[in-house]
Amino acid sequence: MLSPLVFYKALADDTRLKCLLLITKQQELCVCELMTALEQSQPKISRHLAQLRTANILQDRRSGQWVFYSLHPQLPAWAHQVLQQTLLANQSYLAPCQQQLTLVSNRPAEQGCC
Amino acid sequence: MLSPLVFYKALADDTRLKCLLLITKQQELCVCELMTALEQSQPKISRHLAQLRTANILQDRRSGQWVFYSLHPQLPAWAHQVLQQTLLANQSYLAPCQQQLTLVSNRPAEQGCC
DNA sequence: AATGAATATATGATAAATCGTATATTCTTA
DNA sequence: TAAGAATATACGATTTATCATATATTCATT
Repeated sequence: MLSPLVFYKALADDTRLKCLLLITKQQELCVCELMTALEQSQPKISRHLAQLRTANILQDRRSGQWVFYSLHPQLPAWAHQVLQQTLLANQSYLAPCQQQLTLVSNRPAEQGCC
Repeated sequence: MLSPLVFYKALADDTRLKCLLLITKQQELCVCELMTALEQSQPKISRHLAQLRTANILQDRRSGQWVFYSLHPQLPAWAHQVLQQTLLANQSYLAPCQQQLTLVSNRPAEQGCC
């Protein structure tokens, strides 16, 4: 069970919020895609994703050398709606990341993205 | 204009989140009501309310010795919906505060609550 | 004008979160 | 099995957030 406080603490960081919103929009993203989208170092992205995984907000799926992250299937409906609404109402916040994402990688990238 | 990051940082604290949800539910509350509802010290409540006011999430209205806080009229619709949904889906998180609120003060308290 | 009640702010101390760097792990390919 | 690519974690340092306490402000009442 996800407490609202834990959930909002997870959203209260620029890196985590952008990762979450990007994943909400794209369904699934791997670590290297998030690195290029946010223009952040690998350990930084990975550390924040680990936090979100530990909180059961994200799930991960390994496919070869890559690890893909998506919203956890048991994420409460209210939390999912919060993410959706935040995404729709704050396009400009995410726009630069979206742009970076389309520029560098050829998504969707089931086999080989980076 | 309220950025999602600033908004979620504001929600990422137990005291502020409870104050915000209580105010969302009750429309308007004064400082002393929030003190008794959360069982927290006056400076602590006041400090957190000041943060929310500075971020334009809450507005304040003085009435005699009391200061009443309510959601800021220019709070974006998406933020308002986030609060509403969080409130509805997390009743048990707020229940103890609600209980304290009904116990001690005789609300609604336009003239004299504490 | 003096007192008390409600609220706000300032200050230094403490706790929590984040970061960069270095290193470990896991998988693929040769 | 050696090497490289993608990802994860450990560690110390730094920044940021929170807190308790003390004090200031504002208003009502006498």
